[in-house]
Formats: sequence, structure tokens, C-alpha cells
Amino acid sequence: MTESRAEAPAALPGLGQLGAVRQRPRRELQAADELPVARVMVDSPLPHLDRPFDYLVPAELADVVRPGSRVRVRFAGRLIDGWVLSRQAEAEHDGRLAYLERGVGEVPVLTPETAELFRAVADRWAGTFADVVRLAVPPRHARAEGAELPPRAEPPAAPTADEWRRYRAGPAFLTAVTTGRPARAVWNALPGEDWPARITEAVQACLAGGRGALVVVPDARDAARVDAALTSVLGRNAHVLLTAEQGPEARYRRWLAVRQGAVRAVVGTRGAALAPVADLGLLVIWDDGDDLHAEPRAPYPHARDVAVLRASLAGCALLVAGFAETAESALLLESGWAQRIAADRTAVRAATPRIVATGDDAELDRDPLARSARLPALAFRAARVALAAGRPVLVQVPRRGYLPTLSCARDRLPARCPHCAGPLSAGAAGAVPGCRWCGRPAPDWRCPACGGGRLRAAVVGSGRTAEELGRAFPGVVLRTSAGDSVLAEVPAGPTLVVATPGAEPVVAGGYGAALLLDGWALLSRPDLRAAEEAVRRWANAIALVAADGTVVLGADAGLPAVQATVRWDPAGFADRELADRRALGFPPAARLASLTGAPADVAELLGLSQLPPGATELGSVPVSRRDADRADGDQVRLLLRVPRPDGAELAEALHAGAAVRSARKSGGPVRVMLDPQELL
DNA sequence: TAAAATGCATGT
DNA sequence: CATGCATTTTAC
Repeated sequence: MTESRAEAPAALPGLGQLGAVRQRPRRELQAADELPVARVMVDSPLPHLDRPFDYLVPAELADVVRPGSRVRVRFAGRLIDGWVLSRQAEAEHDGRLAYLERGVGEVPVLTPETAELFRAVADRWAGTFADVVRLAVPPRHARAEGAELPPRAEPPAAPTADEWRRYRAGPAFLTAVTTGRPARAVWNALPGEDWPARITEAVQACLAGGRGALVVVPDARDAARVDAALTSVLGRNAHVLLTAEQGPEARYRRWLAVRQGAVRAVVGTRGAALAPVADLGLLVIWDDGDDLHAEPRAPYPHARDVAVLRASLAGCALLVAGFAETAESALLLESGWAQRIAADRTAVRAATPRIVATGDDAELDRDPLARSARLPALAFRAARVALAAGRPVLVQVPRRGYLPTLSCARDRLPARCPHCAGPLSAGAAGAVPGCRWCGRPAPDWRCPACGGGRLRAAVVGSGRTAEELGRAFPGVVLRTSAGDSVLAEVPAGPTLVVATPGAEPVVAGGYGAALLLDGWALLSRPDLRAAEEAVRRWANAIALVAADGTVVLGADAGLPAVQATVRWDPAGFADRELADRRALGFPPAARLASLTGAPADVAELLGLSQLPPGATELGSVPVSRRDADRADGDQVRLLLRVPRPDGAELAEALHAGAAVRSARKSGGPVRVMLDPQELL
């Protein structure tokens, strides 16, 4: 019922075989009277086909094929899917036009706003429109199309901004959202903040003003928390939850309800940043430093950057929120594009538990067994006090599986390449250390901080923590939340909760204490974002601790990341991080692109791309074969850097280069990523 | 997977 | 050096 076919007339009887072949059943179709040309984007992964194609709209489809409609078209012989960008009076193509084969579904899947957004996302990340549509529009499910839409919820009253009064500019932001002004803010949430409730108030403010709202969170557990908060305030029908782990039918049904404007608020994970919310008034992104916001499928957009782009295009309000703050957020503030929403120091002090860093005990550190068996005395005492008072204790342990890399033997700062500031790696045992980015050897490396020349391998992996703790605190209930058994919540009471970052359960009233172990390991990771990531993980754990609780941070108190955490100064840390990145020429101060593929293919793409004049090549390095990746040949990765203003030009050049390669059908695939998340 | 363009062998 | 048939390329 939902498919409309442009029927070809039945073959005429009596027409000879030869005749039938000669004048091909040239379908006697008539073009629509009004706007007979449809401008169509075809669903092809080939970059050189990433442009509109003109088709004639048969009269039978005149009413069902609208801008945004999904269609089937004959393209180079085969039938493929496409999306109608617009209906036109005239074609741009001067050759013969084919007719659209049929329409698919009644509801146009693209809106003018999302069509523009998808094009902008494709352009920003050097990808194709079709790739972005694939991320944004769930697979069609015919049964879901027949489903009834939920009843429309009435706009709620504007919320009281009571809890937002703790933050400077907080109530003003809610007012701006209610009145439809495109306010843009970076919100530094206080520890212990019931952030799903605050976000719910912002959504309520937006709905009260008659516009739609969209909330993007890192994972399904966070989405469920916001979903519950929204339901408790707005009821069941005012919003939907859009996450990848729903079944295809439910997913498409909810997406359609949003598309048709039956539901005006959405909470979901990264893909939801592209959801077709009608008349968007507010975008919220929570914990934008979480790498789950980075989409692992082409063209690899980051949900925060999508949100920033979309807020600009749609002219809507944006709230970039979290307990921690990223260098990207700091740049939004520095440029004046966004304003900060934060509490003053008095309120911060009142809300923050006591946080102490243990420093690092060199002796414990040298012996990993001793390290896991003997908790620093401070941590042991804090845990015992909390448990004795009948309160739960959170123990945060890093996930296993970090790469062995090199750091200064004395102060443990990551060893960086003197030439390009990439991380040094030992490579084969005993080999000369070399740079993971530019491949240069660094035989006479010296630590820029302390002048030391000795390197040490930083290998991490603490799986035994739970066991060891059980022995240290006999008789105490021990729960773990990690990997595929993540707890959303634990009951209040004297429990030891061992969790990996991102999997910490919440507890009513907050934890009595938190022990953040192996901090030095987090900080000595080779990643560019290691320090920012460490601060973010610590901040998220600290935020779960009661204001009268204690946090023991197992890291050297002299390190800037540790100091910022102990003082609860995520904003100051982000500013500093931004300055550091600028000095090194890294995102977000500069824009990078990585090209990964067989050496010849990478070289070919580079040769075909007209890079902006300011582009510099950071050299190509062999890429270690990723887990289940194809076994074929050695791959290299090339990094390109341009000044931030040239980012669009860089993306365009690479897309154009890829288009030439695909038109030529030459060579194997090259993966292009802009501002890639992990820079090992 | 349909037409158009190109390549190629064959016969004059 | 046309002609017919096979193969490759284009893509509306």
C-alpha cells in the first residue's frame, strides 16, 4: 500500500520479437504537469556519484514524490534507491532523462532542514551524502509505517528554573530557550548534579516555547536515565528514545513519529544528533568528551561537532554539557560562539567532596603485584570510614588493554617526538624508540620537563583489583560493573563497587568514598587526549560521590590534570588543554585528516587531491594490523594538517580526490577521517 | 543490469 | 576500412 508504481503499459500482442526488441517497451509515460523534474541523490557509495541527478516524474507519481521522498530509480541499468532533493520545472542535465521507477513510502524521509544538514555533514567530514543518510535514517520497516502515531502531547508549562539558579547564566539560558533565542552554552555541571533532571528542564523550556528538542548522550544507560526523567515530568508521549539497540521495527516507528512531528522531543545516542526533529529549538549534548560520541562508520562524524554544525544551520539553541570540559568546548567559548554556564567557587566548594591525590609511590609502582595488593593507606582509610558509616564505596579501575608505550622514567610524562610531538613507541624489544606518527627514530630523546633521558614502558592491566579488594575488606558486599555486565544503580549501603570508567552505577545519596586507581596509567597513555580523558573519567566518578564524602585519586599530585581534578576546575583544565593543543598544532586548534590504506593507494589519493596551500604532511607510518581487519598487505596512515579555517577546503580536496579515484576505478580503498579521535 | 561507447577480428 | 559482434564504460 505504501508503494506507488508507475506501470508500464502491457506489451502489445502480435508485435514480433524483433519489433519488441527494437522499439523497446519505451514506457509510454507522461511527465507530471507541475514541476516534472525530480532532483535525486542516488544511494551509491561512490564519491564521484555524490551529486544530484535529474529524473522525470511520471504523472502517476506527481503527488507522492515530494522533496525528501525515497524513490527507486534506474541508474546505469540497475534499480537503486535514491532521495528526492527537490522538484524542478527544468532539468539541469541536457541529455535524455529517465523516469523515476517508483516511490517508496508515503512520508518523505528528508526534511529541508535535514537534507541541508546531511549535505553539510558529508562536506565537513569529506564523505558522501548517501553515507550520512545511512547513519541518519533507520532501515525502512513496512509494518512500522502502518503503525498508529502516538497522541500528540500538549506543550508543557515553562519549568521553574530553581535548580538552575546555582549556575550563573543558568536561568537566563532557560528563558532564552523558551523564547526561541538561539542561545549557545557550555555547561559545567556541579558534582552530584542530577543532570538528567536539569536537561529535562531545558527540554521542557523548549517545548513550552513551542519548538522541538534533541538530547544526545554517550550510551544507552545515560539515554535511559534521561528518558526516565523526561517521562516523570512530561509524561509518556512528549518524547521518544532513539538508540541503536532497539529492534528495527520499534526504531523505525519511533523515528517516523519524530519525522511526522507527532513527537517533539528526542533523547538518544550519537545517531540521534541527525534525527528529523521538526522546528528544532534546542540541542543538548551530554559529556561531549566521551569517545562514544565519535561515529565509527563513514564519514566518522562526531556528535558534538554535528550538534555545533546543526545549531548553526538551524539557528537553534545548543547546550554542550558535562562534569568535565573538552578543549573543543573551550574553543567554542574562546571564540565567543558560546557562553559558559557555571557555578561560582562557593557553590563548587559546597558541592565537591574532599579530593586528595596519593602521589605515586615509586616503590609500589615498580612492583605491579605490590601495587594491586597494597592500597595506599589513605585510600584504605577512606574506604573503611565510609563502609563503617554504612555507605557504599566506588572503586574505579581502568579498562585493560592499553598499548605499551614510552614515558619518561622519572616523571612519567608521555615521551613525545621532538619533531612532530607524536608518541614514542618501543617497537621491537631493544629497538631504537621511534615516533608512531612520523616514523622518525628518537635515539637520543630527552624529557623536556626534567631533562632525563631514560624511558620506561607503561603497560597497564588491572583485572585483579576486585579480588584483591575482597581480601582487603572481608565480609563487605562486593559488586562489579564493567564490560557487558554494567549496573545502572546500586542500593545504598556498605558495598564496595568496582567499576570501569563509564560503567559506574549511581547510588541514591551518593557514594561515601571513591578510590580512583592507577591514575598514572591513564595519564601515560600515548593518546593525544590522554590527560583530558583522565580528567573526564575522574570527574564523572567524583560527581557520584556525596558532598561530604572523600575521593582518593591514585595519581601524582604535581601533574596539571591531577591538580585540576583535585580543585574541581574542569574549565581551567580545558583552557589549558586548548592552549597545549594550539602549541602542538593539534585539533581543535588545527584540523587534521588521516588517510589510511595501502601505500600506493594513499599516495595516489594524495597526488589527486588539490590540498590547500597551508597543508602540511606529517609523514606516513605503518599501521599495526587491527584485530579482525583484512589480512591483506601492510597499511599506512598519513596525517595531514591545515590551519582550522582551511578545514573545509581540506575536506573538499580529499573528497574530490576520492571522486577521481572512484571514477577511474583505480586501486583499493583509502579511509579518510577528519579530526580522527584516536591519534596513536 | 540497460544502453552507449569502445575494442577487435574478419572479410573485401 | 566497413561491418558485425564482444567487451567495457557510463551513470540523468
